[in-house]
Amino acid sequence: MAAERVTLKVLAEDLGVSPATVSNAYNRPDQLSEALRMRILARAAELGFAGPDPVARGLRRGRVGAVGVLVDQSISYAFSDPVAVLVLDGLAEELQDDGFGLLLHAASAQAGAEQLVRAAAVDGWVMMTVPARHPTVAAARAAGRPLVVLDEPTLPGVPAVTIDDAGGARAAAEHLLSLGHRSIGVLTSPLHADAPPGRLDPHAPADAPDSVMATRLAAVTATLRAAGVQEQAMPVVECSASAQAAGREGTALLLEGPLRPTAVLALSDQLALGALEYAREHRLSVPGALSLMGFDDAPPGRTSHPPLTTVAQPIRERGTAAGSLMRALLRGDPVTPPPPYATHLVIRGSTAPPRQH
Amino acid sequence: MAAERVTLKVLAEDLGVSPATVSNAYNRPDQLSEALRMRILARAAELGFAGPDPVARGLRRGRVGAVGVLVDQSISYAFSDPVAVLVLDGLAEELQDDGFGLLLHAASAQAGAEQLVRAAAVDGWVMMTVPARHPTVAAARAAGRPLVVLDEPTLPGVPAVTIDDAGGARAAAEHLLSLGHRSIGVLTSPLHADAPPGRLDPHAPADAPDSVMATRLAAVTATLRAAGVQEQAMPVVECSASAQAAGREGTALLLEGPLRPTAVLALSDQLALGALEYAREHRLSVPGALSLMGFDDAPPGRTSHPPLTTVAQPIRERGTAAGSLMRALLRGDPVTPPPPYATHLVIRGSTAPPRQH
DNA sequence: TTGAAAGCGCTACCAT
DNA sequence: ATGGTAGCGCTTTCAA
Repeated sequence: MAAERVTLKVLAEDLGVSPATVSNAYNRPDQLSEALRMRILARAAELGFAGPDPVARGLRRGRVGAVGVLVDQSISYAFSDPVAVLVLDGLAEELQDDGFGLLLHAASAQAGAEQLVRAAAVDGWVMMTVPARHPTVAAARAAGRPLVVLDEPTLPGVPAVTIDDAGGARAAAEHLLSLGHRSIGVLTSPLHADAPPGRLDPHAPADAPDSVMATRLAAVTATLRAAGVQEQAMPVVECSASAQAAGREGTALLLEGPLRPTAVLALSDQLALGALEYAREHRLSVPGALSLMGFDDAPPGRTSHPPLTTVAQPIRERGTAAGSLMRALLRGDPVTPPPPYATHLVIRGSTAPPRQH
Repeated sequence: MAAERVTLKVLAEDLGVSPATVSNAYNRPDQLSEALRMRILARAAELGFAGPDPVARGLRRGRVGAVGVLVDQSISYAFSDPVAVLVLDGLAEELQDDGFGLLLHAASAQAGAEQLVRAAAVDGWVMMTVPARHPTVAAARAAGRPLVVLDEPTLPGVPAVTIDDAGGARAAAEHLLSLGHRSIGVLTSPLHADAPPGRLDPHAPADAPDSVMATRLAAVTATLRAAGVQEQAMPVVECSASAQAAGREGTALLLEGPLRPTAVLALSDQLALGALEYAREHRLSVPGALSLMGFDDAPPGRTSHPPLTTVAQPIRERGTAAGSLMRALLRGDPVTPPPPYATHLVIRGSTAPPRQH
């Protein structure tokens, strides 16, 4: 005969006390005598009872102690991005104080991703830069639980932790202009599902015009255009991913074209690092022969050679901000969505005036 | 009056059918007519019922659809390591086929980490390179649920997915010896809690002698010693973390000592990349002036300049292996722990014979 | 300080 | 094809 599973009730019977008392031994120590509590805990250890079952407790309390995190694409895709890792770290830290863990799910292209979201036992959802139309977004909303967004998507009534992407992008473009650059290549991560990487038609609308990258791109092109830069002197390449390798390939497309830009403005540091790699491979001195700008101020750009000039945003802090919004929501407190975080230009070693001919 | 929360039972009453039938509409479509099922689903959508509550279902079924993952230190520490990211990706992929998500918890130094583990609603635990004596390990074991280990700790009766660390380390040392190196610096990640980074006393025992790093180190030193390399010609530096920056600092300690090694053997690619950074900063040509070896064959080492000579292990595959062990355990199938995965030397551009004087 | 009892929301057995 | 119902394991109010 299989040994009976040890539950709180079994333990209570064994000890001849009520289940309520055992429960109190774990949850409200002040509700029973220290002696009895000790006796209960000791017997629990003997019988191998590890404490109240978290799921049953979750059902009863209406809280399981987990916050779902919806990341873009796949776990590895999300975590190959130093920015995402840092944001997540801040989020985890903030939530673990209240005893919440993070349950990861990817908004992947696979069918059924939304079922996983629907069936996940969580107390709330945080979406990190997920495309607005991905089916998991609807699934997470339908759960009827607290929701917090990081970056994207923009959802009515859902607090979002964002930054001033347009302002930052403008500052980046202005920095290059002020150095004297008039021919500037732009590197962006994917704006269109299934689009092959390559030169972007300046008039093709993005899939999601309010996405982070589309916003940055629009601000950059508008700024350059306002300064009199011609369309053909501001080629835009849509890279295949938001990753260093993709940035390297994109840079090739940018620099091996007819009109060679004197600067590359990458819409993320990852992409800029890829451009830096390209430059190193082709013995292009940075910033001598080519200026490079990033965006985000992610850690790898601070120790590259040269270190990246970039637009800084508070990364980890945004994670903690999302966490504290979620905590408030979970508590039932009213929340006011925070204003977009400010960004600021960080001038390091990867930009300089263009070389004179 | 607050609107009554829509549960399966409420929906059933509204429709005049039994809760069982509504449940079947979601879980066993073949148990009711298509027409009725459609009617139920339609009404559910109208009332905003997003499907059976995952927690209640979890209690009833004895399964919540989440596997806990215990990572070392902190979320960001774990995910700054490309190897961990890839392993996790494999794990997630394998598990999501069965509808499981990953619930992340860190074996952090903070008090209470074990409480979080104890209270986590999961169906099993995967520990990734967690120090054997960390309290969360005991907590996860006490949960009485399926357990799978990646790398460490070694626990009796618990299947572990490991690699042949000793064999790989030996191969690395032999490669350098065969090139003619006789003065080889070794870089390891922390072996002792709270030890300041620095030169390692060759006779100080590691905190955990069976840990991955201690095993690699022992194999390296034994191999070098067997080849007649003197103790002082094989300095070992214990870096402050398993990260690139720590590798850079460790390399400084190694090369700025009295006897300058002609090669650096790093026990992880991350550390080797840090050494490479040091070399670049100090204009030491690699492999001309200094040979560098890594371990793991993580992606960043494949695209560095020069690309790293390293010891390859199947990374993502180990994640899927751990996932499939967990699936089997969850199903109640018997599992046989897999033998350690083989490693193999990958010679790329960072090693060469020492320069002649 | 302790206990009795209701019920969180659901599923799976067993009936009809 | 549909329904009744017990009970998963726990917490919490209320009473003693």
